Amino acid sequence: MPELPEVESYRALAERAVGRRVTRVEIRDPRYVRGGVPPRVLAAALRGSTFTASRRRGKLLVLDVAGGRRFGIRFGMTGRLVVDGSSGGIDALLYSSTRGWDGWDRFALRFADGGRLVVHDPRLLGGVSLDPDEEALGPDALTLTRAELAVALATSAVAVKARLLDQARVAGIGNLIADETLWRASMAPQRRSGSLDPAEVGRLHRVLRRTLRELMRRGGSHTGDLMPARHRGGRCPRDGAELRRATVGGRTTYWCPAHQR
DNA sequence: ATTGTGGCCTGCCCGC
DNA sequence: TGCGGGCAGGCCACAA
Repeated sequence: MPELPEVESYRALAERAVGRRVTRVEIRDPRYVRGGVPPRVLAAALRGSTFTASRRRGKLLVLDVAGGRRFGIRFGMTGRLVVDGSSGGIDALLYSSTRGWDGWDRFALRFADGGRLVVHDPRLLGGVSLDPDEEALGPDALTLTRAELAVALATSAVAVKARLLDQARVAGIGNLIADETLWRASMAPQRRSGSLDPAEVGRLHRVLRRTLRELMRRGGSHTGDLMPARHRGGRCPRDGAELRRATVGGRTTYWCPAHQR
């Protein structure tokens, strides 16, 4: 499912849209337009305009529009970006049907040169928006400094995993990467966020950065070492202990009781 | 303000 | 064979 690595791939893919003029806006499902802006307002803002840049903050993809407006795309869990027929190397998302039925194309832009940008999303968990509130997101996980992580985790009794998933504190971490990172960092997901000492924050920061880069290199958030064992009865790939399963931070969580403390 | 919960949405897989 | 229920999880509205 699209977490930071997938959205970064989509950002690179969306570079292909930069500099091209939009001639048509196809809103296949009005529910896909988020943020309270009427679909026709979004369409009017994009029609005839040209994109000037492709950016990413956390899991939010932003296309800057000449004139100052911004076009946002969130992929939810099953969203895919297709530009000129290419998915940019992301072929099959977990939990997303690999069949590309046209009915799941929720939103599309047609360019003056005939090309198209399509957002394909079977489950409608993503969405597009005009002028998304980027400031509501915390610092991006990929460039997060140790000091920023310390701030994000400090003074809270909430589970450290919940804090990592809170996009307002740190942007870009989803359920799979949170579990993978905590597993690699030998840290129990339900540890109180504010209880981490400076050395633990440093360790978590180092492991998070390394994990993100490694998953990007491997091809996505589902390529982690914990992933194959992340099911009922699964065993820790490191020490063979049976993994625990519980809800932490509102998400299904797997962790190793033997080495995560 | 902070934190937790339910709902959205569909496909898949399990057990009966 | 068909069907119901549980589950997957990003994000938002809403409640406490």
